[in-house]
Amino acid sequence: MHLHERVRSLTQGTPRPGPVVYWMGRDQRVRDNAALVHAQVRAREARVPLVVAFNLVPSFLGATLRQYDFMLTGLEEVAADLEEKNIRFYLLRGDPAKNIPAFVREIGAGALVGDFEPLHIKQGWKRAVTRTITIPFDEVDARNIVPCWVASEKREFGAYTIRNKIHRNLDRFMEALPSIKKHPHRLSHARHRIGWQELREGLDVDASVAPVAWIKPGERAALKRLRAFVRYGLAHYESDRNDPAKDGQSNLSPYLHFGQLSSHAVAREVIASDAPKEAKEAFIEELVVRRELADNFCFYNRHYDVYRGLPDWARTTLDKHKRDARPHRYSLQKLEEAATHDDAWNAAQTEMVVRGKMHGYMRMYWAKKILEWSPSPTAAIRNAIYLNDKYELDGRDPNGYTGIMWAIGGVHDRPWGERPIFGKIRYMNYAGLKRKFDIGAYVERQLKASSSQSNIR
DNA sequence: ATCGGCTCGCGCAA
DNA sequence: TGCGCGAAGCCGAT
Repeated sequence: MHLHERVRSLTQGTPRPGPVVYWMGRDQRVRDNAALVHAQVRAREARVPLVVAFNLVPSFLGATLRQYDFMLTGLEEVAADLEEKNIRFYLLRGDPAKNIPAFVREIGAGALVGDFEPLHIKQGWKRAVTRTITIPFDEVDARNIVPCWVASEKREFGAYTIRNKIHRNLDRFMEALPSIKKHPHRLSHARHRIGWQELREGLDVDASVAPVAWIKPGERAALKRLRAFVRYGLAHYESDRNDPAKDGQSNLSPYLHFGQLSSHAVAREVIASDAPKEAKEAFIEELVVRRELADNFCFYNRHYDVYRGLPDWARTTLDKHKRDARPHRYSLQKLEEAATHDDAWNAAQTEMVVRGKMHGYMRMYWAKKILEWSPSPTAAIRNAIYLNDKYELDGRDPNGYTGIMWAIGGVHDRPWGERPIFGKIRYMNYAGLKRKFDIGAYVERQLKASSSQSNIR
């Protein structure tokens, strides 16, 4: 068991006798949650109650009702499951930098545990909390199979530089986590009632981006989809995943993003399945190497979502081409309306707006075209992130930032033949889509989906 | 259909 | 120090 390697101390503090508080962040689940396990271990050792607190912020990096609804429905399930384990769940609202220290004081907490998140806004919250509290505060990497700081101590250049570092640690960290046990010590405070429905209805967020009906939020729904994918989809994953005209992807990313599903659970099911070895390897590569590389990029590069964060060679070449003529130029509004001359691009944009999830291959094409049609790479990155974060269920994720930075800025990629606008950034064009896929079928499907209301709840 | 070139930085072997 | 190689690319030559 290597739980201690997943934990790093944000502040040693002075332990007190009170309950252990797990401040739940991006790992919104009860099963396979190393942060929750660590918190319970601490609480059992100290013979004190265990409490989970989630801090809901009134707005978060442009999140819309679609994403808030998905998250809150999942949290409602978490709260009920924790209750059965004798673990109290609190929902706080407002600024976590104020709320968490106040909450810790109010219930007389003895120690604080958080889950690891590389996004700067969340690291900022944790820094502020660390400065205010006096009790110990541990951070646990509950998302990555190989903890981010164990896999590598620096920003990796590409997948090939991190792959070995992950694989040589993989078996060790694949060991199953203990399950959460019924907690022996009960909190004496009065029960905290949460009006989930009122909460959802009272949110002051952009409600024009509606929840979607094709995917059900929550830990149980996530496990169900995982098992269906492993049974029916995994065998064809390698051959079908990159074809936008096929339904070859796992569709697990919304669950993984909100931590309703753990990489551990997914990897375990995939490894145990009898799918062909190649399919399993291809999937594990995506699930583990690529996702954990994205966390590495964001954790070790504070400019993970802006032009400055691109590699030197990429900025040099993009700078050289920044005054190149742009034969097609679209405003953010035209992009958002899917009103370009390119029907495949419009279909991808529509898929994202209607469904909350664009096909993975099209995400690359989509972002590269935004570079081609924008006044500058800076604007391209900004607008791609804006759209991604507004509509995708898995917006605001290290994967999303890294993917956009890969497509527009050559992150984790290599230089390719020089051409206008792109410079040496890898280029993609419509002819490639036509050559490789039945792109007409993809366009057709998105048109149909957008004209029906079946995807809107 | 398939192959090599495009071109930079990193890891690793030597 | 040199060599091999890299997320999905394109393009032209065969």
